[in-house]
Amino acid sequence: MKKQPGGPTSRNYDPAKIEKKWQKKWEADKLYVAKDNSKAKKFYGLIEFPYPSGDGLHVGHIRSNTAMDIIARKRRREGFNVLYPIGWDAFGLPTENYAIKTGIQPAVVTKKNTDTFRRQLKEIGFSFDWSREVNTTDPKYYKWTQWIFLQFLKKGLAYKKSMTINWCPKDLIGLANEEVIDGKCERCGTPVEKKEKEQWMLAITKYADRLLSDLDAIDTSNIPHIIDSKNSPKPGKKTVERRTIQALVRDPKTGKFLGLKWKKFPWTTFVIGGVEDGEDIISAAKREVLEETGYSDIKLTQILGGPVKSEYFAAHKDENRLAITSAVLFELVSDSKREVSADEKAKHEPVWMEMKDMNDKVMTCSELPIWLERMPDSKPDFTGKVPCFTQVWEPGTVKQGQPFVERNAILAIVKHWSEDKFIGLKWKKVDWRTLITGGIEKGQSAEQAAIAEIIEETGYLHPKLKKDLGKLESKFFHVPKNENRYAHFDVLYFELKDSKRNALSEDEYSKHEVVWVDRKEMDSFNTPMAMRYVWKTMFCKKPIDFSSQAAKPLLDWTESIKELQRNWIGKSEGVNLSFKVKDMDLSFEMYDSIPQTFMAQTFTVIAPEHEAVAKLVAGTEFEKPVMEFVQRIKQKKAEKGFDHVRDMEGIFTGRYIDYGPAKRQLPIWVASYVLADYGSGIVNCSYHDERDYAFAKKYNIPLHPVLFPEDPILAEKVRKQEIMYREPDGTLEEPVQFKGRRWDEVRKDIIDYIVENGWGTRTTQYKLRDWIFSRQRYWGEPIPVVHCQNCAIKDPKGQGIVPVPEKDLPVLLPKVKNYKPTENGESPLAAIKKWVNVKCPKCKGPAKRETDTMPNWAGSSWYYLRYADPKNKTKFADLKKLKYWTPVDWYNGGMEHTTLHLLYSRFWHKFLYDLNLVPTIEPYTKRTSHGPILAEDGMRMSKSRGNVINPDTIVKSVGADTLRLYEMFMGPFDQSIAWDMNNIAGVRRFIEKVWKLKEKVDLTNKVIGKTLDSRLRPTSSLADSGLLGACGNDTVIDNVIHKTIKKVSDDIETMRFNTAMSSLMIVVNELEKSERISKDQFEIILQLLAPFAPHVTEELWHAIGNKKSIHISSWPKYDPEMAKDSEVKMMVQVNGKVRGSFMVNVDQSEEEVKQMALGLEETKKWIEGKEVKKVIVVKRKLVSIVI
RNA sequence: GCCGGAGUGGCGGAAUUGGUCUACGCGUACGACUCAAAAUCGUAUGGAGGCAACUCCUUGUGGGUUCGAGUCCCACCUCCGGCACCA
Repeated sequence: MKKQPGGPTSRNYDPAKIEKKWQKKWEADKLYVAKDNSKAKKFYGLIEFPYPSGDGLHVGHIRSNTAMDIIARKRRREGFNVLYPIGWDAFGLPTENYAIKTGIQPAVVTKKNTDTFRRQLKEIGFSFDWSREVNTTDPKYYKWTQWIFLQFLKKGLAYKKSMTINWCPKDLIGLANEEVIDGKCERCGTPVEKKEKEQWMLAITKYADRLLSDLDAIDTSNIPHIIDSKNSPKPGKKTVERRTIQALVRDPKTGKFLGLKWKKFPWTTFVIGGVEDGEDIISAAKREVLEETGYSDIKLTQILGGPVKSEYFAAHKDENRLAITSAVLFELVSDSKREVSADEKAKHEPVWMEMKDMNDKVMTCSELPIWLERMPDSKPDFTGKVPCFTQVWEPGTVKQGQPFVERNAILAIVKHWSEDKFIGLKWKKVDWRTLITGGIEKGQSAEQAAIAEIIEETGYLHPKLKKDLGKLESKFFHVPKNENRYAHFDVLYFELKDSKRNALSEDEYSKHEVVWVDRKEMDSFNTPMAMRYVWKTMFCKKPIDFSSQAAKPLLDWTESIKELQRNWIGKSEGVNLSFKVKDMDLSFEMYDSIPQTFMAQTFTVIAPEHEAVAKLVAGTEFEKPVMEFVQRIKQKKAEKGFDHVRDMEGIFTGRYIDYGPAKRQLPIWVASYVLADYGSGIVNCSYHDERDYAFAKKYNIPLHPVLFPEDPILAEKVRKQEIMYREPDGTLEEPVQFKGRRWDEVRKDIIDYIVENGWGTRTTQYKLRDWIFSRQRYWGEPIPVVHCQNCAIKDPKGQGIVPVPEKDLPVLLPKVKNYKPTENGESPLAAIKKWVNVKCPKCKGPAKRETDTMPNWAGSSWYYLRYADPKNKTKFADLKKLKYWTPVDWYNGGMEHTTLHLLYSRFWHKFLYDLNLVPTIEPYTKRTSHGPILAEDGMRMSKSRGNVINPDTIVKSVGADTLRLYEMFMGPFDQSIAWDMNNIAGVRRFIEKVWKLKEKVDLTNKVIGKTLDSRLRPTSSLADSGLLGACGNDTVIDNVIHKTIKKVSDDIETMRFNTAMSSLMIVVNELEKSERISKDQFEIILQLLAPFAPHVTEELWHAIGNKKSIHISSWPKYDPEMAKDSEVKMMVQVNGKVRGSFMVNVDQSEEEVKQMALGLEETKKWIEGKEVKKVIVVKRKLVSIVI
């Protein structure tokens, strides 16, 4: 190890002593224990619970744990009730392998390892709630893992299937597809073999669609909800939720809009359509315009608004729609059009019409006022269109299932007699802020009712009606009256003539407070969305920007993580075609996701593993060679290094497919490159596919190109069948109906064509396969079922699988002598006769236990739920507690888990959601990932390389705070980074600087800020002139401190811990130069640093006289006034080169600044004798002079 | 091959999103303290030229847009992740 600080002069700072001390104190005070029955806002921060390996804690664990620890500590101090739990993902191979080697029970090893991990984690001072510790190997925990499995079994989502599995001959274990990397075992790198085996499966593919589409789900709890008043939803009809767009296309020449005149229904709409998975609204809108009207040359003008939840009755589908819709405005650039599909033509025709004619003819008309208000340069007439708001999230949320009490009512905006202020009502018993509202009595006019209401509720006697603003519909929950209300509001605007006012009645006074709100504040004053709409759109005539408060995706994950999941699920949409084999009573379904080239298909290939191969050749001259071929290829595929391109082989079966669409017969070949488990394992081939092309060339199978490039030379080559060709911009020649169409755009129409002709049906395929859930191992959760011969006879499937009754859970892992799996691939459990042989729970006859265990992924798929209620004996977790704690607000983990673990646990979560056992559709709101820490040599840390850094050594030599700080400072959190001992010294020095700063703290809180580095100095000329010292205030230091509060607060949120620390270092460097520091200033620094270095800050916090823990002090507030600069440095550029700078007052005029720049010595030198062509002034930044 | 992300000093890395490139830290050099060393403190530190003031060059390469580009656009090179027989 290189030299390290910590010599005699820093003897005061003894991390070993203070860290231990505070860790004990925090634990005794239960500082980090999450409170279950709290009214406070919750924050659930989660890190992936570690696998307690024998090697002890890895420095990589510390990196992610510290990051989340910082966030958790900050949240606590922001007033959140924080859950930051920890546990052990303790089932797994290394422990079992260790047991095989040593004979020590895995449970014993696990106990030892978790003890070590626990000790190490505690020594680093993480603010985990240790009272909620879970362990997947604890029977009290895996009881529920088994229980969840039984629910899968009950719903038919867990099933047994014989299949070829990936077998690792070294670990003697079956591997999931996901655990095979490059044909090798993910753990040990041994080439994987294939083996036929009965396996437990979980039907994750049943959830593929939801796992995919929910990635793009919108958080609908926060968006305005509008009910169409012209086509209101019909009771009794089912409601279908969809993400949709409305595309408004305007022709600038005529000012008319593009509408769709529906053929079977009496309405005209804008172009409307659904948003597909992963599609953004602009491309969805463009696509719909093209598909529905054919107009291809349109240009985006703006996004008009959205999303808005809109409910209406969709007569064309005879269902209620809950559309989460946004509107996009386009401008027509040219008339160029494409052919519209027959399907669309049958539905509607495009028409150009005036906006006013759209009135009342538009199906989804209630959002219109919102869209139209945002339109540039047009004044749409929307009289008669009344928006209807339903309060779905604000205080006053409508209660489901309760009837609405309908009333005519008024809503009044009342202006001050002299100032630009308006009356607002602040309700006393509920968090509700509104305008003035009230009912209209019989025989009363709206104006009369409003005046009466104003006098009654505010006491002001002389309101004068200025304007009738229109009508508004609102559905809300009237809190004091405890009922759902449906109000038809007349919205009126009054001004007060004078300040004459009566005293309020007792009753009114107790209800709400009358406050004056200025124009700007009013934008956000009202709590109900409907009132905000009244204020902003009806009164101020400005559109509400719904997007700012609404368009939040449900999952706050980075696009790249979502993309990984999408790739993994691998959705493709195409057609399923069915074809008959010539001269045989046999048909095949085949899947085609690129049907554009269906006329080019000239042969068929079938996977060697396909069961129908034998049937095809049975009893023919081809039987012998084909079956031999199949055998050989199967073997070859199992060998390592099989290359599907190089080793492409095939054999003709002597059979043909009757290919109706092209009126051809396609020879059927068995081909090595065909996937047995995608689609149906048999597929028609064409010229326009690389593999098919290569295969056909190899075996001289005739080809028939139908797609050609524009370039005539290239096209000729394709015609001569010299090169494979398939590009998006190629054009089709066949079928003739589609001649000249581009490959990339014709797809949808071709599918329609195929479907219309009855050759096939629309189908969706996924790359995702069902999850192989069995492991033939000891150290995992036993699968809680029993096999009963007796029951098998009665079982229609003949399986005799009897679930262990829930009351008998958990099925405990028995103690074993030998942990080695058997050679025939059975779990070591199979050898324990006493355990295996049981009474059938159903028929009480003799039966055998299932000896397979669950994979590692099982216990980790739901652990975050158990943390909410870790001691529950009757449920995996109580729904009420889950309602409070879940979803996880922030989940940080490794990139390596962003596909599998995340996908699996989302699957389990959705399944539990369907059983109404968890309250949310997704488990993790926010997901981030950390980069790995590499060894000093830049390689992965591993025992064999001898480059492992042991955290214990670091804690011992420099302390836990330094270790934490170093890991946060080393570089960007999401990037991989190499360990560097040298840099630790710098961080330790920083802590010592803070430590020594204490000596300068003036506990009387009087201070003179003396020196400041010019880089930071916002008013450096002031300081330069010595004025700062003379006037004896510390505003300059406070300015820097407040900037730092903002910087550190923001950086923690975005996980830019390295820059947060560097800004803290800057302040500390500055304070160090001061002779004295005020207590306040020092406290803020400690408070900002506390989440990073909890021990040393706690020690100093107490040393300057605080009695309570720093970790429950409130997070420093950033004061923008304090951080404001009065002067800024302006740079002067001449022809783009920096030539000088000068200080300027922030509110100096542009012209003044310009003259100052031109008058500058450094500037004169460069512009002398030359003509100044242009001067650009960028406010608060620079002046650019062009000569 | 496809999809992401990134290339900035001797090193780890900053850069208010188009506005002083190299903050902060490490390392190095010199100085102070010391009998000496360590620690600590101070000064300097992108490159080239110059005694100096100062000048020119510089964010993987080449082009473009702009008063102004590390940042935007085009082409290329390199590296890192993920997927990869998915018809």
